[in-house]
Amino acid sequence: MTEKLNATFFYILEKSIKSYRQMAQRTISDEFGSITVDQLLVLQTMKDQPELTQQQIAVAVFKDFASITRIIDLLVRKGYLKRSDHPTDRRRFALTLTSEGEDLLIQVRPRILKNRRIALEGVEEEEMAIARKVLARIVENCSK
Amino acid sequence: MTEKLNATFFYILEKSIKSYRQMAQRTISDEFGSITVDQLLVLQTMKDQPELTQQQIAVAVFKDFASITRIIDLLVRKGYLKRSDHPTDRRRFALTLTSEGEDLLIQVRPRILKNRRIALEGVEEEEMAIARKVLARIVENCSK
DNA sequence: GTCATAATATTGATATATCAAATAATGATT
DNA sequence: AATCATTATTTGATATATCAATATTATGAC
Repeated sequence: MTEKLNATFFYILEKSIKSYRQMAQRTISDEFGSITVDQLLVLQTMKDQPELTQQQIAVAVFKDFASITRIIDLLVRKGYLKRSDHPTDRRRFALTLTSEGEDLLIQVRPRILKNRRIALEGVEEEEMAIARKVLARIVENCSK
Repeated sequence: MTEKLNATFFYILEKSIKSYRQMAQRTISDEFGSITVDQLLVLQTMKDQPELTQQQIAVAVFKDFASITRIIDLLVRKGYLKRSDHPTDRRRFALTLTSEGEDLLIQVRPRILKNRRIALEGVEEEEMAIARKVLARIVENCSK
């Protein structure tokens, strides 16, 4: 019977993250049009830690190197990021947010905070702490 | 500060499901070669509930209709599923597992159970129950 | 300083996610 | 029976995930 409990646990885990992502994307699209949550996540990370390499960004947002390359391409094409030569390492680019990128993040932020509050409404702090602990343990167990 | 806790919660939620999926896919690929976890999930669902329409399968495994179409295509191409005419509804196909498909599921099952045990090692039943409750609440909150 | 190796990023191929549009068949209405 | 709305599925377009291969630059051993 533990097996069944385990199965339903991973089912609800998948379902919860997908539900959240769908809700988040829907509300963002409604307010801001053609931008994805992943693109915003990468943009925010580049603003917060401008010194990171693309590979470090990938690790930070838990994405693949190749995905980061493509997401950055889209952000440049959309005018939220600017590529220029890197001063000391010619393998890299210097990537800086444009003023449009900065503005976008400022405007989107309240929506993101709201989405998290909506998703966690009615969840007690202690429950959340336990859930966090369980999830962290899963990460640990799966990374060995 | 609640904001920060919320942010890290969704971070660890993303990270845990990705860690689990990566571990699961890696072990499956090592043992069984070119088959994805998603393909196995759909195949198992069709075995367990053969009467379901593709749309009902999509709901059951929490995937898009279009994804189900493409996953089924791959399963047919790989010889695990057989398409034939549906007896009463010509919009649909009758989809049945081949003996290769049946065999595959039987062989894969222990590995799937093992993966779940690995991922949940050291997690107490009560903690898991609370985590499940939190995740279910998130699903509820995001589906309104 | 040269060379092997490592680091950084890109590209290609395939699978999946999502939305919208298209096809085709069914069921209900008149 | 012809029409119309609904249902079931597929297809197209774009974004992301993953793995493998490639290109370019940097660095360390010698």
